[in-house]
Amino acid sequence: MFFLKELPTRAMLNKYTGHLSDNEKYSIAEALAVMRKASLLVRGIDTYFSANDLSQLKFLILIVIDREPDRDSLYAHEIASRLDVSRPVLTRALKKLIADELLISNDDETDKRAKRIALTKKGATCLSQVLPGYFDKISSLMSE
Amino acid sequence: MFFLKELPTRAMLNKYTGHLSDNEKYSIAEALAVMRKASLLVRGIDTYFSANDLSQLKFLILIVIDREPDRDSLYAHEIASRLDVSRPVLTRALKKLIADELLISNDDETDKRAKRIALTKKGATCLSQVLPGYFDKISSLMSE
DNA sequence: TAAATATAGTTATCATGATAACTATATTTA
DNA sequence: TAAATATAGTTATCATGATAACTATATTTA
Repeated sequence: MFFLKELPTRAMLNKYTGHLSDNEKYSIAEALAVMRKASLLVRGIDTYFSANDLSQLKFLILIVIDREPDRDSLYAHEIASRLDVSRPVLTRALKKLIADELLISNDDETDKRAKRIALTKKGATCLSQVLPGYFDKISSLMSE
Repeated sequence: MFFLKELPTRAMLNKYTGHLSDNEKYSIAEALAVMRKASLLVRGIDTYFSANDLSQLKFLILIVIDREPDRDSLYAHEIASRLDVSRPVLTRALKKLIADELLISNDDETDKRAKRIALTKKGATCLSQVLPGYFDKISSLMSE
């Protein structure tokens, strides 16, 4: 992520960005602040999840299946299209979630390549247990 | 980072955060947006750096040394204290930068444990070559 | 309809983040 | 001042991100 603890001052930034417009300077300062803030958020959230034997990615996989209207399973490639991670990373995360029995994978009848991924009862329970704490955690990280 | 392409709608969020105040809901929506934005920024920036045989971390190490007033070297632990990464990660990044001859490491006379890390001429040149593109890149990512 | 191309998913491998446990030296305390 | 503690940095190992190259199946095109 973005690891600089102390963001450059306005003066420092000016030294490096003399060639840019005020608008661009402003948006760069904002970008640095956004990256720094997000880094701290992501860290805090990952700490929360790892205490629950999850990760942000695993959680997002569960959420994406859960929030899909009118269906209770998604194809792996549909999950992939909703999340911005590479396919191998998704394959690995799904494997772990299946091994942990939070998800179940079923072959599709019409397309033999595809896999239907669904929440198990345990997965749904896990998600609902972890959700309130997730939002509380974010909320408390934001108010720091 | 944060990989959800489509952030939850207000309604969706409401479904999951019934127990929270409007203020908290708002800050959660903001947190998700910040994490998503930062993820895209960091990706774009990393792409820029890897085309230049650098990384965001390596770049920040160079910057932190360069921007230090009145000194042209920092101890490794001083770099560590300015950047929010673990020590082993810093050790490894410094090793690579030294191998690439962008940094030089000198033993300290009074404290035999410590290492003084300085930019080489090549390192200073590299930094000044890469800096304008860095800010241009951020600026263009921000306006997307 | 056979050959070419596209799609679904996996395996192998690498890069870069982390923690735990370590060596060596410096500093503090009993 | 010897023993205990703190500090500087490294090594070993793991987790999780990426890309390249792959198998198997489905779809399109010549």
